[in-house]
Amino acid sequence: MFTRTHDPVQLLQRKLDVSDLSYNDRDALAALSIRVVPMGADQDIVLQGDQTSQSCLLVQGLACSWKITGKGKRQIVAFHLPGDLPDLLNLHSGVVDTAVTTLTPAKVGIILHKDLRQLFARPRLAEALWGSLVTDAAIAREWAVNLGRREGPCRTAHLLSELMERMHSIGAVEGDSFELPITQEVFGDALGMSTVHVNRCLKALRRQGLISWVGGRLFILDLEALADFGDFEDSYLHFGRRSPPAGVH
Amino acid sequence: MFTRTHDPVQLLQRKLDVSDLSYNDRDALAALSIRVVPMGADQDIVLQGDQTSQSCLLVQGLACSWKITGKGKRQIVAFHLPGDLPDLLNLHSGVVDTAVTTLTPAKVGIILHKDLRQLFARPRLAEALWGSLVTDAAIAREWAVNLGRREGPCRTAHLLSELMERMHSIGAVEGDSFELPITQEVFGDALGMSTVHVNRCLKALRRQGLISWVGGRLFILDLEALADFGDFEDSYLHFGRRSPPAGVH
DNA sequence: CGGAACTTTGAGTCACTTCAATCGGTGTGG
DNA sequence: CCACACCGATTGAAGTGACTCAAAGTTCCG
Repeated sequence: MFTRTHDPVQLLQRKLDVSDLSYNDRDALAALSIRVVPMGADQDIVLQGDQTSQSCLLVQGLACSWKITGKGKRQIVAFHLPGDLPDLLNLHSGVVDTAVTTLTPAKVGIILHKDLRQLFARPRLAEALWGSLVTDAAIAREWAVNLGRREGPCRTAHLLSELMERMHSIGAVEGDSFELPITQEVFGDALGMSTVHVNRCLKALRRQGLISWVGGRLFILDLEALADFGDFEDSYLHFGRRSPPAGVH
Repeated sequence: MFTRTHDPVQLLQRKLDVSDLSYNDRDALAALSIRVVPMGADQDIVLQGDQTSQSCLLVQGLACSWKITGKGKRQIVAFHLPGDLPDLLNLHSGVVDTAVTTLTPAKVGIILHKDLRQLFARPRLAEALWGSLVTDAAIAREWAVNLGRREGPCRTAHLLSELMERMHSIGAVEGDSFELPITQEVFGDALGMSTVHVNRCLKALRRQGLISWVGGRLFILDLEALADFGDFEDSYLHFGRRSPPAGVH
């Protein structure tokens, strides 16, 4: 697995690595102008309705995409990990329809849309960016399945499994645990559940010896059992794409 | 508004029309080899896990994308209308992670991935395809919000409003109604609700004089009240992009 | 040490599900 | 033309999952 890095260019290369970038492609990434900005926790990167001419690369920390209903209920529709491009969707119209907010102190790389568009001239990079968007969409769909058709405890286990898998893929897992310094309220907004119910679902997972979540760190005590209980199956994350030769199935 | 057509090329041009395609771009679309296949209702176009080297354009009829949980519950994650490209996501990896099935008798245009990839050489078309994917992703996210944070009646009204808006945009609305020949069971799979509950939610909307759904045709009796009740706000559909000058509302 | 934020638990209520029965339309074979 | 079967819509009733409200316990941090 990868070592962790906070170098934006390296993160981008990993994100977009379709395994056969040319040197020129890599140079184009390296030449990209990325301004890294440190942010505190709970800071808005973009808000719904904003007009924007730049997108961001999450370099360090956690963030989320969310929308709010007319009745003031928040639904988080995606968690973002270091290396993610949370608002690639805004590249098209420049109008933000999903807000992005940090969940922890973070470092965010700012890339101008006009610079990003340059990359599309390179077929390999265009394909990689396309793939990134496809994965985002696939995650959103699985998220919908989770919200619509799995009940509390199972839904919770599913989301934790997804996070474990994605954390693993960026080398953020140490042993059987990773940092997850978010509140149960935030987690509830992602699961479409009340804080109280989240608490009870986590308790159930704890009692079954699947997880332990203390001090902002999540311990996966039985990965297979958790995935099983959460009805989690990782193919939608498209990690098979990342390293084709190894060949998943 | 558009007149209705069953010509695949015209449908594609509308879908991808970013308002300033060049003649060459249009020619490229027109030259695309599209094999139109008639299908019955409830026929699978692609199934989860399939390996595929083609994508489809829905020419006529309705279709949906869906996934199934380990416990056998189905969640529909998108409805597809004529002119949509339901499995554009498969273009990247060729592995299907969301099944696509017809809901009514339909005509489906088959386009080989290798032909589709040619279009990416044309910046305007590449951008248009990107935009199509972005809209799909935005719909999936709003779908997640609907499932996670709106309760039955409101959620139902929201989905009906979305369908009305999208039907309108393809010219499929006549007066205040459009064809919607699907069962309440199917609708429940989209809303993440049981058939019984769907029935009661629809009853509530009917009682409030918002809709009437008879003979496979949905009548929107009070569009504004329905959108209001369903907390529907159409910006996520990105129609602003489609026809900037004319302006729908 | 004190306060704020977060977690945990209990109790009552509401939304939604499941099970089961009925109703209505439609198509088919006699 | 009628009897029957089938499918989907509708309704009732009982059970369960999840929410809200409320209070107590815990951790974190200045």
